[in-house]
Amino acid sequence: MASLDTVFAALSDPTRRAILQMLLEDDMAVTDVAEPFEMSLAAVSKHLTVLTLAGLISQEKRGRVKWCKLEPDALRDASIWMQSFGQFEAVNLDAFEAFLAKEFPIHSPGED
Amino acid sequence: MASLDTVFAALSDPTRRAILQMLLEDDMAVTDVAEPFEMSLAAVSKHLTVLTLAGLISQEKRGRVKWCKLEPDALRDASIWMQSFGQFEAVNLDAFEAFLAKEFPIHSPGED
DNA sequence: TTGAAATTTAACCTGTTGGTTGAAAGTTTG
DNA sequence: CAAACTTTCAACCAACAGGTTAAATTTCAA
Repeated sequence: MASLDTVFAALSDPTRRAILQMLLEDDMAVTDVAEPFEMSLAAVSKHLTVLTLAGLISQEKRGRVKWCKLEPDALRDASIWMQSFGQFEAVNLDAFEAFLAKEFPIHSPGED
Repeated sequence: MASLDTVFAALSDPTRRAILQMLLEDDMAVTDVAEPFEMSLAAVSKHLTVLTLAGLISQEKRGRVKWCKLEPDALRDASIWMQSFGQFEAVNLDAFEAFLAKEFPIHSPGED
């Protein structure tokens, strides 16, 4: 499983995000992925490697063509990490306060 | 407004993600942010600059102490971008802000 | 079989990142 | 004032990122 490090790093480049958007529509060959970009095929090939290592796409070679396919599951970890900012801590702190209130009623938060 | 590039790049480093997690609990001075990390204060200071440029935190100097504060709004664009892939929910910022207001009412940094 | 197509590899260049150390700057405190 | 504290700045370094071009590899097609 790719790390959060590699997923976020892969997402930090605009070319790679554009590639992911393109792959939302359909699987594509490397040459077709590269077509709209003003950079060499080799550069796009490198971007595709980065996306693959991050688990955001997969590549399957059929004949001389390598098909690129979106793997949106890899976004889940990153998304969950962001979600945890809003919700995980709230749950934990609420549970902790409830625990304190139950175990130490006199010193429970909000009573002093 | 910080770009998606800078937000994702800022999130791609584990030290910086850990710092954001720490700031969930409370605003902190630079020295205190640096304390758990096995690197120089200058290195942590640089990480805080990266987070600030990404808009993920803000820094306010009071006296000789610079207080670091989480700015979760910056996650919104990144979250929306991910949401465009259709399968993930955006961070619930309203819930997050309500949580912060409840957990840290009119909190003055450095009071403890 | 010859050649063209699809893609990667290799070598290279330049700019950035993440770390270091030591000095500097601004702020409090004795 | 002088010393201590908090933070950044400056210079430096190794490693990496993102791009290039040219050559190599594999596969298809005439």
